Amino acid sequence: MDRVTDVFKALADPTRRIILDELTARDGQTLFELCARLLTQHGLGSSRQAVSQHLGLLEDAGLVEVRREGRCKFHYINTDPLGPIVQRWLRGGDAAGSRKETT
Amino acid sequence: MDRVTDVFKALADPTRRIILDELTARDGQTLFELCARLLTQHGLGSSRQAVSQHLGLLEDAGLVEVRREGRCKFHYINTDPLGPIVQRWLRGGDAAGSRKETT
DNA sequence: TAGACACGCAAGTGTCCGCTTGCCTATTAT
DNA sequence: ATAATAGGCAAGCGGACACTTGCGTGTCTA
Repeated sequence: MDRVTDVFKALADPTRRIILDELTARDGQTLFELCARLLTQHGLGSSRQAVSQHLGLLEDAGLVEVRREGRCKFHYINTDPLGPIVQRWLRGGDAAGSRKETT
Repeated sequence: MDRVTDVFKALADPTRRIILDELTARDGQTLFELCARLLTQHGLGSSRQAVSQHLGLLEDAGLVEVRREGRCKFHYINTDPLGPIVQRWLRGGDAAGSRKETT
């Protein structure tokens, strides 16, 4: 329902932030590739299912997009949702009062 | 502790985001003032203790600062932690646009 | 076709979150 | 002093979250 909540909840987990770091360093990775690089580059021993669920949340939040090709699934970072959510409080003034519903 | 996690977890709750909206519209409110305006301006019937705990988390995250005066406690928004947090994945500092041209 | 490979689904588990409830301290007013 | 005001502390509860476990589906390869 609430996309803003989904974005912040997705970013609230350190593992998911590192996943976004990895996709920033190398976009279009598969699930196994991400698992391997989380272990070798960041010392995270997260299981395949755990990483898969993290990617599902990131996808629901719109921060990761997916391209299927055969039995493989490539993940791409999408930073579009990050822009407006923080500037909500940066330009102090009418950000809260005039808006209808930006919960 | 991880300050970045605290900031995102604080922003992951809709009530806390509305509290920041309220402080953006009118800085330096007390606890009761916030409770009243959450109800009248946003239709939120959160209890005093609930809002107090929200303010505690926002304070731990560094998003709200406090000034005590007698028996009153005034809350001020602090947007300093918001800047570097999101630009972590925005390469080249393109905070606004960045349409996806992934084909 | 058999089997390895990449991934999905769903139930179970331990922990954290948001909120309530009850009682407390400190400051101000009558 | 008494009462009202403004806020704090801590235990408890229902639900959400992160992760595991086990099995199932579709795809490529030998």
